[in-house]
Amino acid sequence: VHVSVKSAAPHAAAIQHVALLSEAALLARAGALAGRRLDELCALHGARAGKKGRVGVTLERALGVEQGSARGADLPGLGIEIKTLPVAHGRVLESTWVGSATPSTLAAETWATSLVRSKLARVLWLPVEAGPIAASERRVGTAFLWSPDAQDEATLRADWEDLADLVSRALGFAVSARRGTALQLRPKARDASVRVRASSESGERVQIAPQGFYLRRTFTQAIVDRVFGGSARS
Amino acid sequence: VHVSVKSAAPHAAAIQHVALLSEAALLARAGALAGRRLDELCALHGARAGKKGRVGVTLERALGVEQGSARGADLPGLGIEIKTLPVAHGRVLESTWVGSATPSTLAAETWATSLVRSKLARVLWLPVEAGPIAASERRVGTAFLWSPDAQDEATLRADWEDLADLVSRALGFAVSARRGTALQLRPKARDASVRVRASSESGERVQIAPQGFYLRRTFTQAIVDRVFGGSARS
DNA sequence: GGGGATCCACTGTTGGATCCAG
DNA sequence: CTGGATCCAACAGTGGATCCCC
Repeated sequence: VHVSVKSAAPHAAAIQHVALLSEAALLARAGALAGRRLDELCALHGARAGKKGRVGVTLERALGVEQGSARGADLPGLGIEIKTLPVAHGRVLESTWVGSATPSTLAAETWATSLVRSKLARVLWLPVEAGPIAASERRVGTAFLWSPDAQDEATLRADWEDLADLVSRALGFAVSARRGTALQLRPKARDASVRVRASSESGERVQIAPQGFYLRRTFTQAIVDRVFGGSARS
Repeated sequence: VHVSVKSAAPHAAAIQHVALLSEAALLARAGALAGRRLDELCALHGARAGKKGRVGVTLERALGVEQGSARGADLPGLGIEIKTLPVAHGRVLESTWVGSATPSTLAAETWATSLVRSKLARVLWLPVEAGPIAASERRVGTAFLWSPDAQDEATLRADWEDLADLVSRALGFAVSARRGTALQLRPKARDASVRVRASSESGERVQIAPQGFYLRRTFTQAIVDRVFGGSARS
């Protein structure tokens, strides 16, 4: 056999992919990123700097996770979702993307079978410095694994059932981001003019603006506060 | 009002789009291309040279047709499909792409409502020099409008009904390009490893190699022979 | 000679998020 | 301070066909 050169990406030799890794090993790897700057990690793993979502992609690469392969959790064998969390002085600055909300998909789901539930069942949170700091200089914080407790789960479920019901009936256009305690519905597209085709309850084809589920800032803030005891932490 | 600079593509000022054009006017435009070389047309209309499908795209631009907008015919208002035909000394060299053949779509179609029928109902054929000539030096031939006669239609229908039946039952994988008199089924993908998801008759999800409908070379050869009386013509 | 494989550009969708006006 | 808007890259799909080995 011979080894093809094109598949030997710079980082591939250094990082073993984690599909078969244990939860503890993943957490250990994530812990090793604490204190590192994003530009260091870009350089180490051949990732490009960029705006917005590049941070998440860079950290996934740094953990050795293959991109874009799986539907559902980032780590198919493990059921763990990886999420960055922009934090400044212990304060979460932004809401967190969970997944898209399309009528046809939601009409076929229940909370128990939902993508939102399976994604949030176990999350590796990766705090990252945010705010007025230049993107390249931002440092990674202390990663932690989280699962919703009974109360979290009840809140998420209630929000999801309410929102999913409306979206599945193609009524999402009428829902503002004010709805929902922990989970909210927000636009998700290149710009406000984007429309996708969907079918309403009655089977008519309609054009809708794509929406997605987000976790409210206050919800993830509470998670951080519980883990770090409210102490300032970047 | 003001005019945005970015929408003023080089060719836009010179070529009026043909959505509202009559059939006669379209044919006149196409006739004006006869004898022109592809590199001339690329230069005139800001099209890039390239391989395979670039010829078709270039000629559509030269006719003022918007790309990729419509499902069905190239000219929504007119119901005319534009096809190039690679010809050398009166001989058609290649089969002609018609459209993709996917189980879900075909299961919902009859011959009367099929995309294949509507695309072939009226075609503007654009003969283009082919063979050992360098792509840039190839010249456009004499365009002509065509519709299937009763015999053509019967043959196409019989082939389509046979092939569409098999494909709609997710049995296309077992069909070779040898099947069909005028219409045949061939692979259509970046390479032989590509698979798409589909549902079989019984509702199971299966992975299939994408296939498409093609007109056999002999079928288009017969069309050319009828139009040009068998005389050599490029 | 033709059946199976492949090529290219463009566009739409998805998964990753942050930006910013009011 | 947050709801609505937007940013980016990668990937899949589509529409246009020709390449090339058996």
